[in-house]
Amino acid sequence: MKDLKRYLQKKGIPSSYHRLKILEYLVKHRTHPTADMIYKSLSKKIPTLSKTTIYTTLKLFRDKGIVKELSISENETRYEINSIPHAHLKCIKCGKIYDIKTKLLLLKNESVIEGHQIEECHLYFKGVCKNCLKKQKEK
Amino acid sequence: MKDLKRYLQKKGIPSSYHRLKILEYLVKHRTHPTADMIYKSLSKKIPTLSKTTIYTTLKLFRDKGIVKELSISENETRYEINSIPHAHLKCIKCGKIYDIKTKLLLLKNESVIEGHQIEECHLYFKGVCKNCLKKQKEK
DNA sequence: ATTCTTGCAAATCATTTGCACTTTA
DNA sequence: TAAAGTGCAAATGATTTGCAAGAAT
Repeated sequence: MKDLKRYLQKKGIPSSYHRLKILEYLVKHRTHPTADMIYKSLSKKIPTLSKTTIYTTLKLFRDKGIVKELSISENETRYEINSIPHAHLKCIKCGKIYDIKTKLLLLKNESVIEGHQIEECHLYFKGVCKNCLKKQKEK
Repeated sequence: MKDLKRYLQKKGIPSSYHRLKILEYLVKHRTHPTADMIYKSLSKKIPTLSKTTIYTTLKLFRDKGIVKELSISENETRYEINSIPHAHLKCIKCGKIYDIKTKLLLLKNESVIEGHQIEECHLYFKGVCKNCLKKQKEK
C-alpha cells in the first residue's frame, strides 16, 4: 500500500484513499475490468464511494499514463495497468479478456506509417478462449 | 445498383430499397461511418428512413459478413464494407479513420494462439494523420 | 394470409456534467 | 481559506426493444 502511494506521487498524482484503493484493485485484478466492475467490488467495503469518482480517477490515471483504456469491447471501456506492450484476446463465449504475448507491438512511439505519426498501437483478437474450448470438448 | 442487388441476394439477404441504399452508401463512402452518419446522409433523400432501420440493417449485414464493426472509437461503432484484411489508424486530431496496408493480419481463421482459437484480428493505431501533420508544419 | 420490413416512442446503459458539500494543504 | 477531491442527481448520447403499421410474396 505504501508502494502504491509512492507510485502515485512519482507520477505526479496526489494520493487519496479512493485513488489508492482503485489503483490497488487494478494491480490485484488483472482482468481488464470496467468502471462498473471496480465500483461494484470496492463499494462493498467503501459504501460512500461513488461511480463518478471511479470515472474521474480512471481518466486521471489514463492522462498520467498509469492505466490504458481498451476498446476491445464494443459498448464499454475496459482498463488495465499500463505495462509492457501486449495484445489482447476477447473470448466470444465467456467474455473474458486475456493478455497475449507478442513482439509485434514493440514499434517505437513516433513511428511513421504511410505518412501518419503513430502514438499507440492496439492488437485485438476475438475468438474462443482455451477454457471454453476445453469445456466444449468435455461435452 | 443492380450489382448491389445481386450481391445482397448472393449473401442470402432479400434486397429492399433501404438495404440497397445503405449498402450503396457504404460502398461509396469508405470513411468508416457511424450509424448516425449514414442516417444523416440518407435521410435527406429518404425522409421516411428511420434510425432503427439503419441499426437493424447494419446488424443484418454484419451477421451475413457484409460489413465489419470497428471498435476503434471508444463511444461509437463504426462500419466498413468487408474487404481484404487491413489495419486502421484513427487520427487523434481530426478523428478521421484511415485504412493501413499490412501483411500482419493474414493469419488464417481458426489459428490458435496461446491455446485460444482466433476468429478475428484487429490492428488499430492511434496517432496524427498525415493531413494534420501537414497542417501543423504550415503554421 | 402470413411473413418480412419498417417506424415510432420508450427503455436501457455507459459515461459525463453541474453543482454543492467536504476534506486537505 | 483556497484548492482539490468527492457524491448526488440529472443530462447525454448511442443503441436496443416492444409493438403496431405497412409492404411483399
